[in-house]
Amino acid sequence: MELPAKYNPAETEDKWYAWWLKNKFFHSEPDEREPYTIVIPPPNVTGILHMGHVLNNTLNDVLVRKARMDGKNACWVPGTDHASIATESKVVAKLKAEGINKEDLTREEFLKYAWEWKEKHGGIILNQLRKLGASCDWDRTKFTMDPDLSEAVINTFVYFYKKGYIYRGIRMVNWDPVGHTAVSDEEVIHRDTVSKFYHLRYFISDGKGNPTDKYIIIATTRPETIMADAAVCINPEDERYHWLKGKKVLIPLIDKEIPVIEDSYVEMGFGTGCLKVTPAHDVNDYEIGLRHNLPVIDIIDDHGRLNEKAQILVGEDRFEARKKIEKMLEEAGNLEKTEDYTSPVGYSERTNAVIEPRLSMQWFLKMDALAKDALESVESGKVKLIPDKYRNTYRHWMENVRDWCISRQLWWGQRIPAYYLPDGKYVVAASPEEALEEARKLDPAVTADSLRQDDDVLDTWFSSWLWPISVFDTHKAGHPEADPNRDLAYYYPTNDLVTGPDILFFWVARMIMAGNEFMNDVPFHNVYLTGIVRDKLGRKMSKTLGNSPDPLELIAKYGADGVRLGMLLCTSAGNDILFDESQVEQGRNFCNKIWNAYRLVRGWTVDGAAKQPEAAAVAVKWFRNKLDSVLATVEDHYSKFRISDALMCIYKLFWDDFCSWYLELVKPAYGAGIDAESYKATVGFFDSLLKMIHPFMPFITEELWQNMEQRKEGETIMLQRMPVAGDFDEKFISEFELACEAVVSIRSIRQQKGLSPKDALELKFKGDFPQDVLPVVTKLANISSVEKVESFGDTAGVSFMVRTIEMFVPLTGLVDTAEELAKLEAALDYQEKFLATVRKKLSNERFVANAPEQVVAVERKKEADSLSKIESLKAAIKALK
RNA sequence: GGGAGCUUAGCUCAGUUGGUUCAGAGCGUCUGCCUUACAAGCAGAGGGUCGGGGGUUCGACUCCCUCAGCUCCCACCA
Repeated sequence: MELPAKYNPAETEDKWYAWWLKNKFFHSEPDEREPYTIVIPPPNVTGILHMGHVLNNTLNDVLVRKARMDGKNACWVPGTDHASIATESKVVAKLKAEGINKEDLTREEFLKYAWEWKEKHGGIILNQLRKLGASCDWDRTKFTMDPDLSEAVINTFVYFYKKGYIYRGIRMVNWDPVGHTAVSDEEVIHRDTVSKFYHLRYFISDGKGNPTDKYIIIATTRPETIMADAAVCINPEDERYHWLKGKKVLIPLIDKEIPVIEDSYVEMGFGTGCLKVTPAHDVNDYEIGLRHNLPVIDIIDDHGRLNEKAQILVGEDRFEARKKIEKMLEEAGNLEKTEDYTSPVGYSERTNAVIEPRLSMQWFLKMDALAKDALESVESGKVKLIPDKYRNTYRHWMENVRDWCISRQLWWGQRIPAYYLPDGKYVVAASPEEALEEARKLDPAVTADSLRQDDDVLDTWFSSWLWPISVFDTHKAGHPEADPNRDLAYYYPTNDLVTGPDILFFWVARMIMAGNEFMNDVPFHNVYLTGIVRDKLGRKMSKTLGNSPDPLELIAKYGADGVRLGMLLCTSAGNDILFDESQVEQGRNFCNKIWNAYRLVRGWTVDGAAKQPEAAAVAVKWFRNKLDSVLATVEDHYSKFRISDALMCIYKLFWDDFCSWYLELVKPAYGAGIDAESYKATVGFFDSLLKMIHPFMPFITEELWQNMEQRKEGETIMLQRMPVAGDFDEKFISEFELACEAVVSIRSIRQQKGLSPKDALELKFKGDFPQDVLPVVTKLANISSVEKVESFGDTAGVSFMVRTIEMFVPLTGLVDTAEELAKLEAALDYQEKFLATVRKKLSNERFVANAPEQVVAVERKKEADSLSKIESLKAAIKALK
């Protein structure tokens, strides 16, 4: 069957993926082999594939396929994350579009909708990963809200509660008024934001609640919160305001009297030196309030609107209220001035809403002990971060970590297993039954009906931090004393984790904590932190910019192998990836190159009688050595997670070495058959190359490998052993490359002189050109005769140097003597200057005395080579003249 | 405000302990080719005073200082 000139990925990819699945090649069960384990960073269950996933999962797949071919029992566990806040807000939005308000639903009704949404959209992303070629063990697919995984989360909560690590309390938390929930410190992104600094006049009270004509000026960015002011604060050292001590001032508009207090927290140099203290709506003010026993007046509700305690502007959104109150203050004569001001403002990572600092009752997990161990795991090298620079960031975070707010005012997620008695006391237990039992110890009158479970759910990361454990054994999390089951004992700790640096703390650090706590061992040994995929202008990919290509469209256009290659070509750990479609084009082109090389070899007919030509024999010997050399280099790159370097080595080996040099050398003359020996070697090389390429481009390699010969039933390239580097002869490789350099020089002369490659040339040389590689030159440079000579005589021609060997191509009628002379003289000039610098170095006594022997020897060799070149050049110039 | 990192060819990046012709790779560019696997290709060529300045050293892309620009992380100055 004739193969088309262009590779068509669409036809082959689905076919092979289905076949791999059917044969369960991705499935792993514990056995006597060494395991190699990766757990997927679980994408949001209702998410769709974006370029970041492509990068991440391609890298994962390369690692896992490589390990599989190295003979390890490779297991890549896939799954999805319930992503409480992200999913819940999507469901809320969808319901709203249908005219349904979440507030009007019961918890059960809402969850029914949420599960419907999950069933409909969940798993889309996993199907998309299949298109990419991801070799996940789909039989092990997990979801963070699977019943058993949820159970593990609940048990973990109970475990830490009993250990005294989990507590409940009123704290200032980061409130997301759009998501209607508290979020953790890590979910708040601070961005410099331009706002206004309002300078407000607070009039001094006459003591009876009436304004005097004296006032002070207070600078604030949040005038809408003045109604919640509990005091005005000055620095006790600030002489400008000593007269204020003990006085009271009136809040503008509502004329409420509040005291002037003193606290060294206030910076005299900042603003006006007067601070309005609003304990309910600012973390620092809350602290001051505690110190001075100030009342907490909360005037903002869950939605970020002013409530009735504000007295004015009730029901207005905080930002609307800000605009309106500015006008009101101005009209009332309380606005001194406004000025532009840039300050960091916290935004919710999920909803992008401006975070409102708010007091509320939340659950927290103590972090100090957990963080200490997790820091040690990285500092000791048990967990390696790649690239290493993240160690600093990690340390800094671990040393400054605050307690983790783990409760969320949401419904989608694992509900907190705390149960309240009618009197407000509570118990923590894994099930309502156990809770009732516990509760009865406190109050025997309690019934199942009077026991009320906490309404909040747990932070998503409180389930995903168990991922490397719970995907194998859901019992172990929360029960560190239990024996691990067979799978967990075999696969844990996993080997490598590939993920983005943005979730180093959210997820990676916390997995290390959970691993240490429940397994007494780290969850993985290497964390490869990818960069963030950006467009080629360096901008983040976003829907609004429209610069985020749809991976599936790319796959449809270029093939999954092409997309994978395009992504990997520009990937170095820790650096952001500037993605451009042209890279995918390069990937597709490489597929095509492989395809066509295969077409060439497949089209050959073996001539059993043919003797192996010298050039072919040299080529086979060279490529055997070259292959081993590159294999060694590639292995080294893999060991350092230099995936794109490994790929580039293989890319060049295939394209440049194999196609451009090797195949051209063994290629038989048109119409002739190839000798059996060269053919066998070539097919063997092709086989090795396909295996080397397979982790990067699984589809085309399987296609060609299957096509190469009749395979046994169920035989696949993905389970073949990766070739292992053997010894190689560096000297011979170098000699072969010398021949290649000669070929390039002669081709260049041809181009300059406008000679066709079809016209054979003669070649003469002086010196020691290795004889065994001469056939390379004669075949690829189309040389009719080679002659070693003492002198080139006086025939017209072009002379050139290949390393230290002088070569000459006789050319009658085509040589411009003056031009050649000029070239030679320029070369001579360069060489003489080069010699001068080398000699200057060598004549420096301190260099000769201090530099290592080898370095000096190299300089002497340079000197000798240079001298010989100069001599040759001079001779050539003389001959021309 | 604190910390980390980056700056090498037109673009994206390698350059591992200072010393092999170490100034590299891929892509792009230019020139010539539809050469019997591949124009999604073949062959050849050009291109950088390694961000600026200073220092250490026999020797600096590499180590130190400084300046400039960029990026990221952390952070409660209203």
